[in-house]
Amino acid sequence: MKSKYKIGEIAKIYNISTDTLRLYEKMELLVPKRGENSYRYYTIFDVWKLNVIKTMKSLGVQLKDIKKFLENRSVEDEINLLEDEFSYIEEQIDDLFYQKNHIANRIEILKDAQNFKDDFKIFYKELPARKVVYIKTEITLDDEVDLAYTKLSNNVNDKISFFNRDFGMILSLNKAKKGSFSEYSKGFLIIENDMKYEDEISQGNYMLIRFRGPYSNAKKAYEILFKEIEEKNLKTDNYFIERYIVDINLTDNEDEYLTEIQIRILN
Amino acid sequence: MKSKYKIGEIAKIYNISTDTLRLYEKMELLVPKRGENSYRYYTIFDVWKLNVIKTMKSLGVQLKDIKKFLENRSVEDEINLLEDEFSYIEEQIDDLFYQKNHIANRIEILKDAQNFKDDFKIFYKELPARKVVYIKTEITLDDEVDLAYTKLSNNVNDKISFFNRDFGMILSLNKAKKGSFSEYSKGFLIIENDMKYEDEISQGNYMLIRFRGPYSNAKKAYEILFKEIEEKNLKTDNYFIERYIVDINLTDNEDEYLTEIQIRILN
DNA sequence: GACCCTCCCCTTAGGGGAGGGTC
DNA sequence: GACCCTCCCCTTAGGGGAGGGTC
Repeated sequence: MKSKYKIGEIAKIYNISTDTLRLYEKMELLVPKRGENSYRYYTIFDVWKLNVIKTMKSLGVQLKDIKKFLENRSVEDEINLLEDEFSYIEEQIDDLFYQKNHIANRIEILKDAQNFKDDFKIFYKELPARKVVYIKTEITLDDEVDLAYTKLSNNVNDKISFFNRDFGMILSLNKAKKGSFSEYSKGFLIIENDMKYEDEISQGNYMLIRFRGPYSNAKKAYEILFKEIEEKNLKTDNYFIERYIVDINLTDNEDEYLTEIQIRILN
Repeated sequence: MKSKYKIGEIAKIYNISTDTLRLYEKMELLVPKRGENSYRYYTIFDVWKLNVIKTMKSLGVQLKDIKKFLENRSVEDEINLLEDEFSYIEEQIDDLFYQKNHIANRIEILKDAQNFKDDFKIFYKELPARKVVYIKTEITLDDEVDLAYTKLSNNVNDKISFFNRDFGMILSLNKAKKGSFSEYSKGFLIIENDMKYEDEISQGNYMLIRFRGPYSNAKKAYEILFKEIEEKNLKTDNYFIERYIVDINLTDNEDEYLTEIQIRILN
């Protein structure tokens, strides 16, 4: 029987590095005996300890906490540790599911945007009610939009980020008629079902148009919309909704920007 | 409109520290303009960038990779990033479920052990077949058991750790009769359904005994078992199975050790 | 007085050498 | 020649402070 093992042997069995073992010694987590040649010799007791260390590490416990734990172990302590770990893991799982959903949504939206072809082409669509929160401050300059958005999303939920955001602005019909497209009335953020919301954007039959490229293209889009409204003599809500599907948060290439304008048809 | 924001203002809006912003500047992730007073002044463009940074960080991307990413963003890149992130999250979720199950099992076993009262009391139980892998080497000394176990579990699966292990030894009836309790024939590890296994320990009607305290108590346990076998004239398998429910891997207190001996009854 | 600046040191869990001795 | 030893420096994403200037 071998009663002592050299550092390299232990390292091989446990599939860890000799550096790691030297670190554990330095931290007084696992201090082997030394030979006359100053080699480290590990006994079976050290091996047992290493089992514990390895497992606790896999549970995400920090080395200094492992050290404390090793100093006086009992079944009681073990159960407490495992129960803490259990709730921690459950939280992590919840978090990850949340993220997973959002990423999936975001991928869908982006692929949609990528495949979009019908620039400046009007289409009609039945849209469901959408729960929103508003940006409180009156926003008058494009530059302020994003900062306001950020302020808002910090208030609502830490997890909202630009990747999963669905952010837009509301523009009064009168202002749009006057051509003042950057004079917005309200910014909003479409939110999840399970979150607190302030208002709903009405369900209904919408007229929509999408365009690629910089926001300056909005002028052309609104002209097309106004023409359609006039020609077909449509009754509409008195405000437009702009959605920034692809914007500066997503790409450096202005040509990839994708903006959508919606207005509800009443007749 | 404010076209520039001081470091403290940005920090407040984004709920990050000014140190973090200074670090981002140092790493050339986000380099604000400077005033004559050498104050950092952030523009709305910096704010947009910070949105991206914050989101990518929440996805676990490293700062240096964020920097690369920011240098040339496109919808394409974004989709790739998100898809990578998606698979990564799925892996993590699988992992966590695996761990969660094991921890739950382990807690159950430990609580059971804690509540155990019937020291040295024989009981009978129908046990199902258990899938096992064997420790290859002939083990003759207690000290070697754990090292052999470790070698084994490294071979089988990285995730097996002492917390979720169910480890035991097989002791031939003849050797036990002679009182040589530390001369084992085989070590084994009970494994999950979804893993490769070498053998099954038979399903059947078992006689069991459990005892607390150091392994030296095994002598007494075997005496009780042999007495029962003789008195009731039982036909048994020709080997005992020892399970180390609580051992040195779990507690520093030998009095908390809990060992179980099983033998299958054939008549 | 609150805010900003520039150093500078510290943290986790090792990894990667250099330079030299041991089996 | 493979293995072991002791330094020593490096990594991530900041946090905490000292000492001094600015709004």
